[in-house]
Amino acid sequence: MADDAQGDESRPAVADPVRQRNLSFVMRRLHTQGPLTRSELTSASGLNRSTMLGMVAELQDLELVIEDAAVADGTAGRPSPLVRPHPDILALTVNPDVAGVTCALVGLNGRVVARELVPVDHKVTPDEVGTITGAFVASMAKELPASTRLAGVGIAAPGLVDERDNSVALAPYLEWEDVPLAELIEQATGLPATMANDTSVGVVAESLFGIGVGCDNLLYLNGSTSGVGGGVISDGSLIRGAHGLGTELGHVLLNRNGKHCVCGRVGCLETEVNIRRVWDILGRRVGLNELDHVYANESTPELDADLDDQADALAAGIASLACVFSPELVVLGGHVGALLDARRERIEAEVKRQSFGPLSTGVRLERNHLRERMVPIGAAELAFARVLQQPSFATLTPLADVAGRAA
Amino acid sequence: MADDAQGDESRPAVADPVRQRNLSFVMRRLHTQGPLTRSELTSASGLNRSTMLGMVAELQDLELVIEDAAVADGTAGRPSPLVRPHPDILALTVNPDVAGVTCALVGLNGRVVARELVPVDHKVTPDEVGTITGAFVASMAKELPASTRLAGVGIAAPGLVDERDNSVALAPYLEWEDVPLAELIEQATGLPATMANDTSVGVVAESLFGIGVGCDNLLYLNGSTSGVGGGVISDGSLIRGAHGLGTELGHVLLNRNGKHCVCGRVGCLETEVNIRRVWDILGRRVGLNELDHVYANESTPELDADLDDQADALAAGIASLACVFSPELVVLGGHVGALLDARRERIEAEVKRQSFGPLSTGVRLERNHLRERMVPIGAAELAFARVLQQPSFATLTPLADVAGRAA
DNA sequence: CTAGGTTTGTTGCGTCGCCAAGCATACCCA
DNA sequence: TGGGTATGCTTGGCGACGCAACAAACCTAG
Repeated sequence: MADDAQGDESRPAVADPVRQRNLSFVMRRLHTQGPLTRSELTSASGLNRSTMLGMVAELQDLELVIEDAAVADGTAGRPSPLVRPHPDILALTVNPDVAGVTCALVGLNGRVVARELVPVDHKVTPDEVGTITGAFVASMAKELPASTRLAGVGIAAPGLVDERDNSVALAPYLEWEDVPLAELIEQATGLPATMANDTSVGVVAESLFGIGVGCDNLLYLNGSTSGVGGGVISDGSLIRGAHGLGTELGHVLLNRNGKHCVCGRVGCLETEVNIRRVWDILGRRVGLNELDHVYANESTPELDADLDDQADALAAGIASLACVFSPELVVLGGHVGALLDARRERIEAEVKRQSFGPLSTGVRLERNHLRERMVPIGAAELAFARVLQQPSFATLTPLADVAGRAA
Repeated sequence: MADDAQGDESRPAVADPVRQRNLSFVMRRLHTQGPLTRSELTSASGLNRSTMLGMVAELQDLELVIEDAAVADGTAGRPSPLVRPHPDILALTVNPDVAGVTCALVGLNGRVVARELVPVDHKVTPDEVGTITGAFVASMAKELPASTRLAGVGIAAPGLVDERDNSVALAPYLEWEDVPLAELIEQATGLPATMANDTSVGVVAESLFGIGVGCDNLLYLNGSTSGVGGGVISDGSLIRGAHGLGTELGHVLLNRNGKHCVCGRVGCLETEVNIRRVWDILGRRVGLNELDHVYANESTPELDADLDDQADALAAGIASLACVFSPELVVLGGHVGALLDARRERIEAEVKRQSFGPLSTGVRLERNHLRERMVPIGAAELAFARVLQQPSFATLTPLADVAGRAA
């Protein structure tokens, strides 16, 4: 965009033009907070009424928002028309995982329009992901209105994602290595595709639309069959790390003299907080949906002791991570979330005991709120980024065109 | 500034006016990169030549920069005048610590004009800090030209700093608690004072002017007599944590079954990487300046074994932190820096061995470059923030005025 | 030493985006 | 039904930037 050689300091305004900035403000606000009156947008932005008039008109022309007739709300003064994100704008999201491929269509403001998990009984291949995605789009094109337009594709992958070229660097549980999945999906759909780690997009979703709303510093830990992952929102934005490789919070150290971890190291958090150990004790695999029920109703000395151990290990991990980030809020998902509900007092007490001074004494622990909508909503964020950042230059593709191409 | 109720999304341009943004770009560029020609500024900013002409003129009127006559540099074309940050603009920095109080005057572009450590043989009190600062300013006023102007005071404190009210929440080694030091210094000098943790400002300095130049993701670990501290630059900016309390990297967990730490917890990094253990083995206190010499020249089985242990512990800590941040660069200072030079191969091998996949295999380890200039330069950044962010509204106070008031 | 090429400084003008002011409109309440 | 109030809408002005044209200062080549 700019011919700026070194991309360090905040760019001058010309590379990030004033108008786009302000249109972006309006779109973001509508996206995160839902329908707002023009008057609310005006006071939130600090801009002049007349300026907001022009901006909303421009966004209407772009078919990015719709303005409803003003409705009296009981207060004095002329009512202000309600501006809402255009309901026809959707993002396609794709999330391959060990259980299969989840595709979804997500609207602005975190609205999940459709969501479908296609189970796959083997390690899914990239080509199969493309086929499943195409079929999903085709079936959706029949159900949804012809006015539906897609902003792009957001792909969430369970593994290390290289954000420079939108490829999967390494996804051990899919047995993928250096897979240019975004490119494949782009060719199949004709839409721009962006990829990120599944947990990373999840934490973004939770911070925008879930329990993390209004919280600028939060830590997320997710327990899945494949281990413990996580992500961090610091000062309102996601920690990406050096190569956009993201974070691997499941592999922080708990014990240098501990057990061997699948990652080849020793004493990682995920070796001590592990759903497989629970399965071994129970003698059966328990899905995440049943887990709350099991933790609440089944009790054997062995299970109780193990959950106590896992709770202590989790607390130790949280306390250690709190030294590094000092979050206001720690969000727990997957089996770690279930563990929180089963052992909340123990975990809270232990985190408090192991806190470093004021850093983590006040930390709140919560389960994630979005549950199965978390990853689709987060992945959609990737696709919406263009529309939200440069509304005037967003290119939206009719769903029918995408379906036609995929067929 | 703005009447914006919720301070989330990026503000609209009016709250961050275009002109200030661009003037800020120029000032920041000159600050971090030193003198530049107007033509270089033009192409770096992407702005028009005529615009840059006007901006540099405005900054000259504000006496924030000076423009030297153009000098031919051997290339074709009309030579461009050299723009440099005004040498008369200085920041006053104050850094109380166990050894005493260090005051300094620092110019833009990381130039340390004067630096003085006043030793104090007891725990220094806030009032003493004020007195020492006043005396320093008075003596400087005699030495420096009358044209010298101060941008403000930057205070670096060894402990938890509450950035909301610029007070020291807790500084165990000074035995301070809830000390409004910035307010005290403001009253003594009449200058605006800002405070932050000493290690936090240090890592900012190192990332702007030291080994971290050009690196957006770096981790800093500093070993001092009082323990191990650290800071993180992620995506180019400092991780501040929930209440601006900063990070306590010395207290990440190495071993849940390890030794007790002074912080009341167990198995922290700083219990296993500790200069006091070296002193015990040597039978004497060794200052940081001598440490390199000692590590290079003294060798007993006991010392060698202990340094090996400390190297391994440090490597484990780095590998664990790398899972959380995936830094490109890890910078080591204080006794941890000396340890790096003494055991570089061992540490690098161990970090590599304990790396999680691609996350930390490529990580570089380096000693800090700025050494004793690190904290003053970083603290000055706090004072320069106003000048760099809103150049037109910066208020600079003649040094003589400050000295007069302090007297 | 001079002419042509190149890069940058400088000036004047046009455009874009915002704000302020004033009037119009639509609500509430008495 | 009229006053109070908040917002919509329109017009005019201003600040900041880009563009284009010309001037100035350097280099190189002959």
